Amino acid sequence: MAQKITKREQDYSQWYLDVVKEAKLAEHSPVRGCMVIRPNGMALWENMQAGLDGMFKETGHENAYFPLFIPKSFLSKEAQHVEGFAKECAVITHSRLKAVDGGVEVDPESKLEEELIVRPTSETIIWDTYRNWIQSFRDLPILINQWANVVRWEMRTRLFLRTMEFLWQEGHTAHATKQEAVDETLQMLEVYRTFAEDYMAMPVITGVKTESERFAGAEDTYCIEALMQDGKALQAGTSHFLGQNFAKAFDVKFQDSDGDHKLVWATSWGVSTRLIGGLIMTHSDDQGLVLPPKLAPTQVVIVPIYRDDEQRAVVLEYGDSIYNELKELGIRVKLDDRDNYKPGFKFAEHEATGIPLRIAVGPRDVEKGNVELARRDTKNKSFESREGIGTLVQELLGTIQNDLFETAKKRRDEKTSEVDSYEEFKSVLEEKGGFVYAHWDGTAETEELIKNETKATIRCIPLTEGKAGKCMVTGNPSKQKVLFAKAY
RNA sequence: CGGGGAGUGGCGCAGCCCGGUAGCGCAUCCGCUUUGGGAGCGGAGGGUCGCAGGUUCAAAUCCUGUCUCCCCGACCA
Repeated sequence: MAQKITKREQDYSQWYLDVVKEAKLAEHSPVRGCMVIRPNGMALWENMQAGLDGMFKETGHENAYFPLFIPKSFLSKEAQHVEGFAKECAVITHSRLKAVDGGVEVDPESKLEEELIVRPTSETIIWDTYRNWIQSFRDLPILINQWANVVRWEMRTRLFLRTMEFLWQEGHTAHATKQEAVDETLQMLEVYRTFAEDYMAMPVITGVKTESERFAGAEDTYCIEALMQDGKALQAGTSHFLGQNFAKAFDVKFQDSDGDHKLVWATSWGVSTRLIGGLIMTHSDDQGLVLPPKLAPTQVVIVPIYRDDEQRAVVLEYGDSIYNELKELGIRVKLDDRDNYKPGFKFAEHEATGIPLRIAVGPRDVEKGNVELARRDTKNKSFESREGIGTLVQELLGTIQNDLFETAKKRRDEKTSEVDSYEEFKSVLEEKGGFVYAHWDGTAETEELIKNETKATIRCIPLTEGKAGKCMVTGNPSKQKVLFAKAY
């Protein structure tokens, strides 16, 4: 049997690329650092979008769309923000080409008076717009989300995890009070946690970023951090309390019920196609992609097995009846009736693409009134009665969803350590990797030192209360242990 | 952006050192036999050798430039 996917233990990076390729999720494009998202990958993203979008709507948000281009001057209005993004912006300087013997070149006559920036994020153009929308406290809050593409000029890219152009959603809200904005920030963090755990079956730690890891322009950046199978952390989503920074920069004020003019409080929050990278590295194995049923574009595939046309007809009819029964129940099911591939090939292919459940039916099953059920996650096979298969499949999809989460959580917990000394910290990182909780004195200097010496960064200061102690490096007081890891 | 590796039919590779006009496996198409874990045999189609210059009677092969991808670092979601 041809093994097309590199083993994880052999080369984790190559394994990741092989899974993306064999699952037909995405491929490299002719443009450096940009990917082509293939139908399988897009269908997965669409399911993720649907789940998140529903949760945004439930929490009172509406979708809108703002331009891809941002006038250069907008970006320079918030000092921290500019500094954070200046180095990775694509700049549009000209508006047209002209034909020259067989080719084209930039028409120097078309130079723009003010350059346009391809959005790396949309705070600036959105806040410039909000200024016009907000006069009174009655206009608040504004709770808007947009689904969009953004561009960040990255030097080193990896499919889904870091690409120059990526798809994401960015929520931008405006509030009358600080408390309301803080509540919103935390509410959306909780939405992300729920989505990661309930839909993606990916356990996450919620926390606050340190100053050095904070979003440019934010007062506080909250995040969800997941741990991948290779022991490296992945920042999977962020929710920012922006204070009044953008309100000040874009002069967004409202008249409150007390008659005073006040600056608006802001939040922004986002998750991107990077989540797909996280999903892959959380569940997948050496056979390929493993998907949680809630997000899998196809949840069940039926593979017919037969020898001749006569058997084919019988088996297909049988398979078709199962297909209809599952479809009636709202299960995303496919009947793989392709005649040019053998069952073994189909099995391997459906495993590589991560379909959670496979039903194989052959003449023997038709005769006995059976089906063969195979789970993608455990590779467990069993024979089940055709009777009541719909309910069984429905239950099993739920079981798989739960088991994936439990397995991932167990793996995460096994790779999570707690240390008291810097020596211990270094040896744990070296030998085991993963998440490491340790005391830190709260200074950027110590954080920097640890990063330089061990390559581990503070992923977050967990929201759960911890005990006070002494910094493992300096011995200075520490309020609680913080979460360290090497990160993607 | 620094270091290393690589670009040759759709995919994976050989050929390059030592220039002589491109080959293998898989995939594709046709036919027959097959079908409970990546089928077999026979036949067929498909390549400006990443791109641009240069050297030469002659370049996949030698020289220069350039683009892209992969791995490792620095930076970041």
